[in-house]
Order: sequence, then structure tokens, then C-alpha cells
Amino acid sequence: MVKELPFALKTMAKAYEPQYYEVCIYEWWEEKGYFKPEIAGEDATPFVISIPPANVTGELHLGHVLFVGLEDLMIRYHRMNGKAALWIPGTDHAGIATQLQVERMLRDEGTSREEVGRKEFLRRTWQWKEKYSGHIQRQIRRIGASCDWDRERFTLDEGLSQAVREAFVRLYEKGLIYRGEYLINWSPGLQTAVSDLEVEYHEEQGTLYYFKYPVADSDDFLSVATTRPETILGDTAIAVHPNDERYQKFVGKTCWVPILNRPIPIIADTYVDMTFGTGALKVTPGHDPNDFELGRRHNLPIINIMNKNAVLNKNAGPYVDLDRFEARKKLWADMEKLGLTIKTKPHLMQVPRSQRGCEIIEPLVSTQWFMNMKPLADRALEVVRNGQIRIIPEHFTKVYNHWLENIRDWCISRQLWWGHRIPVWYCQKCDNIIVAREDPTSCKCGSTELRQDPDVLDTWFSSGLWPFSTLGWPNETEDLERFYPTDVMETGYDILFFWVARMIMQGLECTDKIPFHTVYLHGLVRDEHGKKMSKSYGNVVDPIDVMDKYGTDALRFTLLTGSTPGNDMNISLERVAGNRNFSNKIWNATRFVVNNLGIMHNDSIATINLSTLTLADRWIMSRHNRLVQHVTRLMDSFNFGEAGRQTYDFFWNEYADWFIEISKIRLKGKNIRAQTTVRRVLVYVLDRTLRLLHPFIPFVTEAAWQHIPHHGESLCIAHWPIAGQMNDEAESQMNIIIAIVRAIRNVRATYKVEPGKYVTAIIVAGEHVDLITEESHVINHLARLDESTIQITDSLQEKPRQALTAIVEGGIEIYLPLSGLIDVAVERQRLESEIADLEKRMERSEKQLANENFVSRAPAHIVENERTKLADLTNQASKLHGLLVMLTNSE
RNA sequence: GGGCGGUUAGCUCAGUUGGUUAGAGCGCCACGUUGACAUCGUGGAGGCCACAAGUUCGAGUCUUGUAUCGCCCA
Repeated sequence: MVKELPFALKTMAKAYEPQYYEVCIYEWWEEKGYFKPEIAGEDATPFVISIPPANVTGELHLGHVLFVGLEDLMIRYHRMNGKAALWIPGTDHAGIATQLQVERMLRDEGTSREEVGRKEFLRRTWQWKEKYSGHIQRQIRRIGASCDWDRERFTLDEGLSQAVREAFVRLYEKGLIYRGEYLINWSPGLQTAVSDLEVEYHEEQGTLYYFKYPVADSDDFLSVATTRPETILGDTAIAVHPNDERYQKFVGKTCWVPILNRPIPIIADTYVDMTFGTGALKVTPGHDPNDFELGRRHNLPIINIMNKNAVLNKNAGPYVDLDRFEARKKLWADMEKLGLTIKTKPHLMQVPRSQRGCEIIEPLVSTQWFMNMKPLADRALEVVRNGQIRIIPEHFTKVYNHWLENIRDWCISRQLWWGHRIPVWYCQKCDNIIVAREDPTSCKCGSTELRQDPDVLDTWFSSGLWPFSTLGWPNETEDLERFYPTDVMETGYDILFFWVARMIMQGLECTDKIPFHTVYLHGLVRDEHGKKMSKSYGNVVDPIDVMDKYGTDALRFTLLTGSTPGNDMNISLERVAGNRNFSNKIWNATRFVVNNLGIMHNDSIATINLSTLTLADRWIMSRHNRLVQHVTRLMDSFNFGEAGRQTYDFFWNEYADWFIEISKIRLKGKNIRAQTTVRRVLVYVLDRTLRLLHPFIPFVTEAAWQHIPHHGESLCIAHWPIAGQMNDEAESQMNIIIAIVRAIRNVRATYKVEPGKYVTAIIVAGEHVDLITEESHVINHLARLDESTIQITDSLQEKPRQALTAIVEGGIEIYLPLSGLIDVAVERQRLESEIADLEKRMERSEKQLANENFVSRAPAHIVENERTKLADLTNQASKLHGLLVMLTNSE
């Protein structure tokens, strides 16, 4: 069933009211199937974006509006260009975030995940997901996202889970995934490992503790400094720089670990910074990443002193069962009693904290699954280096390269329950490890006692497969065949490593193809003074409120035109209000056109009789064609903001301010042919400008477009305009008319001539006399001149006395004989300042033309322009001089 | 410590490959309710494009350095 247009076309309200149009238009589009790539036909070239999946139980924020806006813009643009535009929506299970929410719910119920057990916990989480997942999708629809909802995916649904398993097994079989005991980032609060990327380093005020490390078989001791005294209990060496003369004699000797009296060696390594602390470094391979590396080089034992809940274990001797921070205090106090402490001093240090929850991350030795990134990174570097993938803005290429060149293995296991369970089974009989696509039932040893690894994979592991898993991979589906590789990956620069780089690596690994050819990175949306939005600051702007108040289009336009790729943007509500006004301007300009159409109907829109076009018509068509050319180029080069701004300027400052005003002459006149022509031009330019604006502000443009004569059923599947002929002569002639009108308005305003009053004028037009005569009705109308008394002439022997005057480009003289109004002092000042301005410019121009290098080396047309300019300036200046002399004489 | 980005009007920002008098929105001043729009119109004021040096006939734009703010990585 074809659903009819969801609003009436009979009348247009005086102001555009988004709430009457947005929801119903969206539903109509969706029901009509415009968002499906099939609308373009079987042979159409695809244009594909996979959406950065939103957190399934998340809430819409301005960042979503920005990325949805940008992607929708690209999708709509390409759809209008006849491409099979496919935008695949979806959501992410967001392992930690979602699990935390459900755990909080359980806590509120007085229970916990441990208490209810894994199976029940997962049941509850799915329930939670079902309850909230529709929410963010509804909000994304609200933004106008033209994605194909029939193809919506979720990272934990069956197909994507299969993709995850396939990828894991393949990588494992290739030896790129391994299990091992390494130092990882442990989150004691979340009770899981996290990847390097999920740790943030904050500069914080800490303390540097100086203490004595007794040297065995002597009374000597080494002074050592540390920021974390409790880790002394896990020390397995003291390291000094081999060139450090203070310590050379100690290298090879043994020290006693305070309190525990465990012997450890003193070693030499160039890693040690001689200038930091005392120059002697305690080495704790079990609790510090750098020490871990150092320990490996020197084959030092690793002592783990901490349980996974950050409470010290039996290796900590007397401090067993103490929390890490309590242990620090008590150990230090005990050392003080033994005279082993020296001093403490305040120290600014880098504290590792969890990206989520902000607790201090504990480097801990643990058995986890890792992905060997180096081979994958090399390919990912290559496809960017050889231009197969382009990153916009370009400078992020360096950031990308640097990260991949220094990549470290990725800890992919998480001690969570919500996520893709690692497809690894351990035989309880023979220690065999089974990694399989299908759940195994027995081991090769015959045992059926298999236990699956309890952990799940990092959410980003599944996200990395997104561009192809959403299309059906690993199955060879039609969609995968037709729509992969995708075209553009648009996302925030903050997840360049988390996501983009990993998608490229996993894409190349799994499909042997680049997953997309362009990466477009946007910045962060901040508040109007550049502060990051946060709940604690109270400066969070809720996009739903903004859309309720100003309309979706206004918010979209603000975000799309206020940002440049890769740069953060500050959002201001005043700007949104301004763009709400723009929507209203579009609406009202359309209303004007519609209300002045007379009996014109759709059949007559295509034909414009070129011979009946006036200067204004030729001008606006030329300006419009130029706009189409610019905007198309800007869209193709991802300069969306500039494309939007130029269209805004054209619509408001040229079409509405000038062309519509000029059109009123013919619309109100009696000449039917002229009326028909101007109506057609009005509709033609409006139609095509609405098309240019549609990807930016889809709702108001659709609502307006439906009211004007048009072919086709919806603007969202209308064709993107192709630039027609440009007419330089019409543009330069019209510029003269505009300059004259402005000059007269300026004079009128300066002398406070009653705005509604029609005044007389003498225009001395020189070589432009024919043009001015021809267009006098336009000037009269716009500048309010009395057409029965004005004079237009090519020259004038006797200049009128007692007149207000102006000179415009081309040396056209304008006299407004308003004798009663003239204030000689004001007039003289006005003329003098204009002359001064002209002379300044003449001087600059003369200087440049006097420069032989300029004349000989600059391109000919630049030099020619400069000469013409100087001649015109000189002409204007001399005329103004004449006027000034006359003014003086008339006193 | 290494790298990247910003610095342009009172505020928030544009400025595509170097080329007329560097633009916009908001704000400000003056005037205006003429049949599309007061969510508006008309006119106006306001800038040593952070600083310094260089390349060039010509620099907001390219190079180097400095200052300052911010981000990323270690």
C-alpha cells in the first residue's frame, strides 16, 4: 500500500513548525522504502556506510547527532546522485557498560551476579537490552537518519556472533591469537583485565618515598626512591645505570629486601635514568610495565604480591590480607621504625586510571588471551601508505602510523559475562585445548569433560568486524558481494585506535580487502566556550531538548556547518536559533513562491523560454549554477561545512534578499508572459536549491518541496542538480545594479530619508546608460525612486547643485536632489572619507603596478585586473573630488 | 620526553589550489510593522589574521623559530 503524503498541501502556516512535519515525514520516507539501496535499481553503483554502532542501552548525546548528521548527509547526497545508498544501522553490546548497569540493578534488588549465576545474569541482561535497545534507535530516527532499518544488526546477534567466532578461530589457527601470562592492566573494581587503550594516565600529586636498601655483607646501603612503597615486597632486583660512578662498585652484589629480608641482585641497565630520584631503581616485574620488560631482559623472577581484589597475598609476608593502600602505610611505618626510611617529598606523577570508573589500574601478572598485532599492523600501514585508504583530515595519518608502528599486543579477554564467550574449551582429562567454530562435545582423547573458557572477548573485537559482519560475513551473502568493501567510515577521532585501525586490520585479515576506502574523522562537540560536556559540570546539552525547541534541521545544520573535519566544535544555542530562523526563511520564501504561482502547475515547470529572461533571471540562474558547481565539488571533497554555508548564503542573501524582491515587480505587473517567466525561474531555482540543502536539513526542505510544482514523489530521491551555464556578463551587470541600489540606500539611511518615501534621482551612467535604463524599474523598486521624475543619462554638463551624491563602481554618478536635507558639513565629511579610502587603495594599486617584477612575473590576467581596478578607482576619486569642489563652491 | 592541532571582529567560528577592499552567525548602533518571513527588512560600526624571520612579484594561506592554549602517545 502506498502511503499518501503525511500532511496537507492546501495552505502553508505563517511560520515553519518542525514538530508538525518531522516525525510524520520520517515515517513516510521509511514506509516508502526510500532508505533502502534497492530504490536505486539493480545496476546502481553502491555507496555504503556502516554506522558506528551506538551502545545498545545508551542515551543520545550531541556526538551522535553530529555523526548521524554527517553520515546521513553523505548517504542522502549519494542517493540523490543515483547511487544505491546503503547505510547499515546497528548497536553494540558494550560489554562493560551494560554489565555494570545490570549489576547495579541486581544490587538494588539486594543480590549480585555471583549470587544469581551466569545463566540467570545473562537472561537478565538480555531482558535489559530488549527493554532499552529501542530507545537509542528511536532517537537516531528522530535525527532523520536515512538508514536501512531492515538490515539493522546487533553485535551479539547470531550472525555477528558467528563472525566473531570465525575470526577468532582463523586468527588462532594462524597463530595470531595466543594465551599467555603477562603483565596486564587489571581493574580491581570491575574485576577484569582491560586493554592498554582503556587506561588513561592522569597527572596527580603523589609522594616520592626515599629509603635505604641494605647491601649484603656490608654496612652500605643504596638509597632508592619509589612512588609505590608497597611494591618493595615484590622487588626482585635493584638496577643502576652502568655509567653511574656512584653505583658501579655495587653492581653484582646483593641487597636485602626490607622487612622480608629476601636477597635480590644489583644489576646494571641503561634503562635507568641517573637523574631521577637517587639514580637507583627498584625493580618490580610483577607490578610495573617497565620493570616487567627490564625483568625479562635480565631473567628476573616475577613475584606477584597482590590478589585480584587489590589485597596483598602471602608473598607480602606480614602484610598479607591488607589493602594496597593500607599496606603502603603500614610498611612505611615499619620501615621507619627500623631506620630504613630517608625522606618523603611531594611528586607529580602519572597515575593510571580506568577509562571507566576512574579507579586506579593495577599492573598485574595474569593469564589472558592476546592478539599478535604486528603482522596485522604492517598491512594496515601499507594500505594507508599506498593510498588505498585515505584518512580525512590528512594529518591524522601520522597519528595512525605512529600508533601502528609502535603497536603492542592486544589483550582481548575480559573477565565479564556479557559478551562473546571465547570459543576455547579445555579438556579436563588431557589438558588439550580445543578452539572451534562449533561447540565441541568431546576431546580427541575421548573425554567429554570439556570446560569452556569463562571469559568473553573485548567488545572492540566484534566491533572490528563490523563493516563486513553486518553484511553477512563469513557467509558469502549477496549483500557482502554487492556492498563490500564499504565506502566511508565516519567516526570520531577519539576512536581512531580503538576502532578504525582495528577494523582495517581485521578487515584485511578476514576478508583480504580494505573495509572502506575513506576514513572521515570528526571532532568532539563541546559547550559554547569549549568545555567538554559533563554531567558534573552541568553543561550537558540534551539534543532532544534542542530538537524539541528549534527543530532537528536547525540542530543538524548547526553541527554540520559549524564543524570542520577533525576539529572539535563548540555548540551555541544562539547559533541553533539562527538556523531555526533559516528553516523559517526557507519556509517563507517557499510560501511566497507558492502563493504567487497563480494557475501554474507541474506540467509547465520544465520549460523556460530563454528569450523572455530578464537580467535578474539570468543573474540568479548563473549564480545558482555557480553554486551547484561549488557545492558539488565541496561535497565530493568532504568539505560539507563550506558546502552548507555557501548554500545558506545563496539562499538568504541572493535568492531571498534580491531575487524574490525583484520578482515582485513582475508578479504584481500586468504582463502575463513576464509573470509566467518569473514564476518559472522562482520555482526552478527554489527547487534546485532545496535539493542542495536536503542532505543538510532534510525535513524542512521536503516539507517545502512538496508544496512547489515538482516531478517525483519525494525530495529524498530527487536528483542532485547538475550545474548549467554560467553567465559572467549577467553577473557583472547585476553587480552594478546592486551597487547602485546599495549606494542610494546608504545615502537615504545616512540622511534619514523616510524609508517609505519615493524620491527622485539623476543617474549619470556613462557607458552603462543602456543597462541602467533597461533596469531602471528594478532600481526604482529596490531603492524607492520615483519613476516619473528620475533621469538617466550618459553624461551631464551641469551637475545638479544641492543634491546628495554617490559614486559607484564604473564611475556611475548618482544625485539625489534633496535640497532641504543637505547638511554641508556631513556631506563633506562623507565625501572626504570616501576619497581618503579610495586614495589609500589607489596608492596600494599604483605601488604594485610600479613594481616591475609584479608586471613581468604575475599572470597576465592578474596584472590586467589590477590596471582596470586602478583606472576605476581613479575615475571614482576624481568624480568625488569634483563633487567636493562643487559642494564647497555652493556654500 | 615524542607527536599533532588551535591562535582571524566583542563572542563562536569559516576562509578549498598563495592573487580585488579577509567573511559569516550572534551581539552592538541607527532606521523600519510596504501583503513571504519581526524566527523579519535596510543601513552602519568593528580585524597589525598570536609574534618574529624567511620563500615569493604577491602570504591569513607555504617554510623555520618563539609564545600560548588544547589533545594524543610514552
